[in-house]
Amino acid sequence: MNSPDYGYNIKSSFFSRILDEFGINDGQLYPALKKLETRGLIVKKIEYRDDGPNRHLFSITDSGREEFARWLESHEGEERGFRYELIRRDPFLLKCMYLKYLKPAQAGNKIIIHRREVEKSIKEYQAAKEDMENRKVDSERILIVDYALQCQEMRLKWLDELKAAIVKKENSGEN
Amino acid sequence: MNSPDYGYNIKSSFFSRILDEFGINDGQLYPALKKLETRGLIVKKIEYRDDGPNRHLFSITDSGREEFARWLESHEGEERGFRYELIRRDPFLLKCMYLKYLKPAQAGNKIIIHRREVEKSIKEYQAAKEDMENRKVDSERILIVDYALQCQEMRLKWLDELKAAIVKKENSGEN
DNA sequence: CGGCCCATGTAAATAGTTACATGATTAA
DNA sequence: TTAATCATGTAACTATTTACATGGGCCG
Repeated sequence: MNSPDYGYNIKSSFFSRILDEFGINDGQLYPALKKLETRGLIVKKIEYRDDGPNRHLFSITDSGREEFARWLESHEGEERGFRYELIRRDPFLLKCMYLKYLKPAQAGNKIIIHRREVEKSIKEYQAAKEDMENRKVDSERILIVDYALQCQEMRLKWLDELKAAIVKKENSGEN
Repeated sequence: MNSPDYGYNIKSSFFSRILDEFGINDGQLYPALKKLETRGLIVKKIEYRDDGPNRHLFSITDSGREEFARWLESHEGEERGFRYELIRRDPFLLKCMYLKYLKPAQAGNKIIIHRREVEKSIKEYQAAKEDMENRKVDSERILIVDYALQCQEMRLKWLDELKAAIVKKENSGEN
C-alpha cells in the first residue's frame, strides 16, 4: 500500500528500531515478495542504478488492493494472538509456571534479571516512539508502540507481584 | 516433572479451559514425546487397560531432570516473546497499523467488535482462574492467568484510546 | 445406533529461522 | 584496507498446523 517500494527499504523503514534486532528475515521477505508477484498482487519493475545495487521496485495491483481490503476487513484468526500466543510465545512466562522447581533465591534472581530486560525494552520503545513522532509517522502506528509500552509497564508491576508472592511463600510455608 | 503421565492427560489437564480451544495439537504432542524418549529424557511404560484404551505412561529420567533444570535456569531467547512477538503474533494489532485505509466508521466498528472479543476472553480467563483456585493449582500458575487478565484489561483501555483517536481525527482533519 | 469421549498416532503442508552466497559503494 | 551499508537472493533445517486414520467404551 506504500508502493512502489523494494525489499530492503520495506525491511529497514518499518518499525526500524525494534525490527533492527528482531528483523524480518531475508529468507522470508524475498520469497514472500516473489509469491505476491506470482499471485498477481504486486508487479516488479527494476530500477537500474550506477551508484549502488539495482532495486526491485514492487507496485501493488488492483487485485492486490482488493486482497488487502479483504484482509483488513476480516476478523479471522484475530483471537489467537491476544488470548493465547501472548502466553505461549513467551518463554519467560512458561518458565514461571515451573518456578517452584527453583530455590526461592534463584527464582528471585531470575525475576530481577528479567525485570532489567523489561526496563531496557521500555527505554527502547520510548526512543522508537520519539523517533516516529519526529518522522511524523501515522498516529495509528505510534499508538501500536504505546500498546507495547503499556504492556511492558504492566509487566513490570506484575513481576513485582510475582516477586512478592515468592517472598511471602518463602517466609510462611517453607517447603 | 509431573510424571508419570500420558499424552492425552497432559493435553487435557494443563490450562484446560484456555487450551481446549487453542489446544496443543496432537501432531506436535505425540512426536514431541517420542523425541524426548529417543533423547533419553523420558521413558515409556504402557498401562494396559480393559475398560478403555491403553495409556502410554511417560516418566522423567535423571538426564531429563537435568535438561529441565538447564532450561529453567537459562535466559536464552526470552526477549523475543515479550518485546516482539507480542506485536508480531497479534493479527489485530497488525491490522491497526493500516486503519487509515478503512473509513472511520468501519474502523470504529472493527474496534468495537474486537472489544467484545476481549471482554469475552476476560470472562473466560476469570472462570479459568476460579476453577484453578478451586482445584488448588500452584499459585505461580494462577499468577500467569493474572498476567493474561491484566494484559486484556490494559488492552480494553488501549482500544478505547484508539477509538478516541479515530473519532478525534475524523472531527478535525477530515481525510 | 449414532455420536461423543478416551487414546493413540501419521502425513502433508505451511511458516519461520539460520546460514550461506554475491557484489558494489562508502566511511573509518 | 577493513568494515559497514546497500541490495539481492537460495538452501537446509526446524517448528507448527491441519487433516487424516484407528478403535473401544459409554450414553441417550
